[in-house]
Amino acid sequence: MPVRSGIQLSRKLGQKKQRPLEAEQHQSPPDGSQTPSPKEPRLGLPKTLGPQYSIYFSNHPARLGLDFFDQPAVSLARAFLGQVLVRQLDDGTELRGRIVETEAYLGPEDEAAHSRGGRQTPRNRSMFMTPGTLYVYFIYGMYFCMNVSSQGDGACVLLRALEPLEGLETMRQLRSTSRKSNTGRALKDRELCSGPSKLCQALAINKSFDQRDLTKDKAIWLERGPPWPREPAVVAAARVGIGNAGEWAQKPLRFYIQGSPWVSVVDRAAEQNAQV
DNA sequence: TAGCCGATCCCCT
DNA sequence: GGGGATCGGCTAA
Repeated sequence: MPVRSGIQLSRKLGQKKQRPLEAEQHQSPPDGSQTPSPKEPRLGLPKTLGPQYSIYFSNHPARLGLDFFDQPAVSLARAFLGQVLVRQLDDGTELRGRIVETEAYLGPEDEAAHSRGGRQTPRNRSMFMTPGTLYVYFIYGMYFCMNVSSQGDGACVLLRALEPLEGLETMRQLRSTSRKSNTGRALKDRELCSGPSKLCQALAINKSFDQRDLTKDKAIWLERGPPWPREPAVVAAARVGIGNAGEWAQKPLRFYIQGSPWVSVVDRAAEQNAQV
């Protein structure tokens, strides 16, 4: 049982975010096997990166709670690296991927954020909700991107790439049926989740996931990743696809695991300054 | 392998 | 009415 509510903790920490709507919509993606492919390189088992599991608001023993998500966007973007995103399909199939790349969007002052200038619209309402709320939006007429609300109004973290761990064949099916042209070529493991919209396709995440709460939802949650065998270097690089955001386009607000083959875009120049 | 560019439609102004 | 936190096919080197 929770010992304190999300609102209570949010107030305690000085936040003003709103409670997310309970989204009970679920979709019915196709099923597939969960056989992991041994062909792609792996970084090895990750190690614990922070505090222990939160049992607050949890219906799953390993699920991370509000105490994890309630931190500023930059530190949350870093904290996400190594954690495992879990998607449970309607038939019970669980898809797992370790987060290897994120981007921080800081809120009203961030010219590249949808919440720039304090803009709050029906589309980006979830950016202003309780930390841990999903902000899923539709882009370029055919893709979705998934963010997680962080501490601070209008601030969030974009999930850009995962290392697929479990349910790879299901992910491959979901990705294949989503692609605009079907050449029949089987996608390589590296192509499953190496981009913000790719991972949404691979995990069957669409607009119905907007405003869901990662600390409570039955179909998606975050788990503490297992320890890294060796502390990885984290690269801080400019965000991707930010064209007209002035100085904000160059700020090092994208974070990824150096050397990971699962990252979407590698920035060699930024890697010169990689830090642990 | 890198760079270019079209697809496609919701959402904001 | 126009832009966009992307993706993937095609072409050139």
